[in-house]
Amino acid sequence: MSQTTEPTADGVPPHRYTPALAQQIELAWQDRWEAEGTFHTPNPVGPLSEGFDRVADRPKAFVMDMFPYPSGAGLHVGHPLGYLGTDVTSRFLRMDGRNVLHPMGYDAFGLPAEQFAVQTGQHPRVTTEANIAAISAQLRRLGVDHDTRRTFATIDPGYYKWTQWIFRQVFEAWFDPETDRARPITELVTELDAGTRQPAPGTLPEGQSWAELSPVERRRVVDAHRLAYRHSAPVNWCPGLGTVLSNEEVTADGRSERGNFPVFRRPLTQWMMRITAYAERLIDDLDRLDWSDSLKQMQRNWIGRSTGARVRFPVSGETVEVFTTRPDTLFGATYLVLAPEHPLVEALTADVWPDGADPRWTAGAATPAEAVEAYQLQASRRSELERQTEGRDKTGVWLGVTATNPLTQRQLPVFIADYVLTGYGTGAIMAVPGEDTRDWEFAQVLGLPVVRTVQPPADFDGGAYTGTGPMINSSNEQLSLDGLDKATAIATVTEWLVANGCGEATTTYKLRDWLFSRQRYWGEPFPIVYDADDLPVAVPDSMLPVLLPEVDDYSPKTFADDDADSQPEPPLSRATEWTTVTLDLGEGPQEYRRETNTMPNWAGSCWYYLRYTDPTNDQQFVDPELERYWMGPREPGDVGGVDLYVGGVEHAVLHLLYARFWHKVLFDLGHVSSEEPFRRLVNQGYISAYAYTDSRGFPVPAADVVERDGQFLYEGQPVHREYGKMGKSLKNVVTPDEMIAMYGADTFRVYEMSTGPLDQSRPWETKAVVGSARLLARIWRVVVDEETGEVRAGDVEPDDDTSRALHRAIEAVRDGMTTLRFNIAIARITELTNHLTQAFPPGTAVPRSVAESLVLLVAPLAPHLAEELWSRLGHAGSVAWAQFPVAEDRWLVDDTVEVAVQVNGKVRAQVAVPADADAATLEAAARADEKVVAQLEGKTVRRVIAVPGRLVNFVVG
RNA sequence: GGGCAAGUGGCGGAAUGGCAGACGCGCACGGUUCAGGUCCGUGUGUCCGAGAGGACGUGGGGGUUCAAGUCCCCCCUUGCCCA
Repeated sequence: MSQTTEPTADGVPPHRYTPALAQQIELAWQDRWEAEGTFHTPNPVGPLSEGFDRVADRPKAFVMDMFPYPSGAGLHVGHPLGYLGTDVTSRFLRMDGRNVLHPMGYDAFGLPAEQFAVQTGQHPRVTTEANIAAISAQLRRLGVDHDTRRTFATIDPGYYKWTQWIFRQVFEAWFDPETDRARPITELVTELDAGTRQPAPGTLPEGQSWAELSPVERRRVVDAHRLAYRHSAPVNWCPGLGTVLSNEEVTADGRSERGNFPVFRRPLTQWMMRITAYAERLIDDLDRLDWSDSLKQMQRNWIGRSTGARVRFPVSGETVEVFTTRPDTLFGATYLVLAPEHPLVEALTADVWPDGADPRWTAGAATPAEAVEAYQLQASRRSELERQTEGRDKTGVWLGVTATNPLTQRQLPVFIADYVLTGYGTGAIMAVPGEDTRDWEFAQVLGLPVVRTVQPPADFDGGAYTGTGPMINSSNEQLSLDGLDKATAIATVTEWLVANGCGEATTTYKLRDWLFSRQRYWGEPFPIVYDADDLPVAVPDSMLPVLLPEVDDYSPKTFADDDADSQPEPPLSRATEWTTVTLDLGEGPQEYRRETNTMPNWAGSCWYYLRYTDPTNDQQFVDPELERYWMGPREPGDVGGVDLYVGGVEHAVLHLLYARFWHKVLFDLGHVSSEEPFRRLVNQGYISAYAYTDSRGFPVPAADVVERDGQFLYEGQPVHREYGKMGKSLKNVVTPDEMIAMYGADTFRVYEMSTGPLDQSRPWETKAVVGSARLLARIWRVVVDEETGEVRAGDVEPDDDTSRALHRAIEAVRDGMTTLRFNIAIARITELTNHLTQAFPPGTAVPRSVAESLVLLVAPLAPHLAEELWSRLGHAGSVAWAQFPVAEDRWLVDDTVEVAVQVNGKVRAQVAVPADADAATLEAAARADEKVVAQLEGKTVRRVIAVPGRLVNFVVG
């Protein structure tokens, strides 16, 4: 924006694109963008609709990142990779004629700020807001095109008011299995009152009907139907953190994801969300999304659908229902196993051991009841994870009774064993030791019979055979599965079970309901109070937000890591002036007790994308018209959603599953028109870095390591090179600030985008950044004379070679931009630049049309440089709103092409032919080439393949 | 153990089944420069050959095809997810 005219002390031309000039240009344009509101995205209606006329005829594009947690450490060069990917995309789409929404916000509730607050006494809001300010300054300096009017943090009361409102919607809804969707809870009450619907199984008190219940009992029944409900069940209690955790927050070895403290299963009353009701839709709708296959697979695995059958076994007057994924092996079932906690255990247990009871089955107890009691106690001390661990010695005791196999009439002894879990399937299994490893191990320990029903290969000498093969030993008078394959056998036996009333096909899921309450301070308070009956009541919308109260002590009560019997005590429970409140909820002023748990960290990120579309609305969580405009389906059957969502793969199951669940609830209740939140999702790669350790194994500062003759040296001493995540502990952090100071933001942007496709991880290499700086300096030199500062663009027509180079570059750059392979876009821009540097040496005029196109091509990648050159080329408006070049077809094809001539697949010659030459012409031209003649001499040509525009291949014998 | 993804020069990486290694880094040589940790140019897969040229070459093995980095099967290695 300003011309440097200082003389040069060091031989550098006065108007060269140096880092100092880049800095100056970048800061000036960032100020101008802000002053002019260049990146303000107009909404069709409402307070942000100013300027919509300008974009009314454009298709919309909603592009966003997973918003960051504002950590105090700031950003290193790995963080902006995704942010720059969406920035280049949004700038490209704006230039290509879209109305682009590219916002950014902060996911600001969470543990680190709270833990810092506990240590320092500083309110978490203070540190969090300081961190937000620091990160936004870093983002601004990168030159990203966020509409900052739409920026918010999840801790803003104006935002979490609506997080609470959505919780209320979930609380005030139930899932109707008949229509497979959520409905308002009031409709359930109406149907129950009218007798047109029965309460869900297990929700009524034993032996009573809805009509007989008292009002309080009825409320308990209704509460048990809600999508957000309180439930006493074994949950993950983490004494070290003083809070409960969701399954998703517990690692495979039974510790907390944050802090790595031991986690115990304990029955506690907690808020749950009924995500399991949506398991089927969450799996099925993956097929309608533009996500990577691996990511979809992770979600499928997490939800864990397995299809199989429920089979009913009569046992001494009762019926035990088992779930199996292998009903085809029913002929091989030789015993049953119930989870030790199975509700029928007590009723089934025999009074005395039958005569001749196997001592291995009785655990030496005098009676079955004694054995069962001892075993149940032992099992309760084991974690669920421990119980599932393979290879552990199998244990169990007999109940003293037998069940009848409906196919064979064989009597099957019934056991309890801790390898069967209550939470999965029906909590009972039919054991098929011939085809199941765990059943085999159990059968070996207890001396139980094995019947093989799948033919193993001849050389199979193992125990359980879990592979495929034809069915054997599987027939009775009515039914034979022998010889069938697995799928046919499953279908056949399931049909028989249904016909004989012994079972039916069914589907189960591994997914559990979402544990939604935490005993923490720094989270959204629940919009819930408890009345005199100790039942939950939602705080009405008019009283939202329920503000987080000020407290003296932010810490939950924590306990010794291994104190499994400790009780949760949330920090808010100590804010006694806040916890008790008098409200008039329609029955006159009454005293209520507030919920003192807070929502989990994931709540705020479940719907933030919706708020970007209407960030200032204080009447609704989002204006339906704005949701339809930015998120709505494009055609009937389309799921809608954000057009491009970029973020780390670490959120593959947690955030992405929770957000999809909330979105579907909001869809069912009619609050949004889109069925899914994120239409297209891309996981950006990671940037890792080399780290160096000295002879003692300690990391040394990576920046000070030098390479000499393939050896790495630090202060003259050889060091060992390792490769890992960028971080303080490895002393290998590089920050964007350092890179910007060294080269400017544009160079940093181009370098990050040039090292590979967006979804690929790559190592950071500071010394390679200079390549991007050189490219931008060459582009500058094409437009600006380094010596005089004059613009080199002149009114000359480009020659044909230049036109072809330009239009090929345009075509390839567009392709790279739309497929997020910015590296190939940059490679083609480099080729074009190199061509122009050669074709138009300093002192000659560069065709204006070509120079301008080059600037437009690079504008999404290096926006400040492009703005400066665009303005020097005489344009008043921002290049961000200029039209992105469109390739002309006539320049994409050559008049003549070089075609490879192969003999038996090996390239032997090149011939030039007209681009539109047909196969015959190609062959004739190839045969006329002297090298080809020499190759074919004395040989029989058996076949000729000529592909127009590609090659000719002679197959000779 | 199961599932998914990926293995291409010294490095990051290109390549609708059709001339492997685009583009960049690094390196070598040359030029500019008082100087170079500047800039510009040329070269750079491996082996043989002075050269022209030739042979080999995309983790390993097999297959499909006129033609395979690309498609299929088996194996090895690495990464991620789930156990």
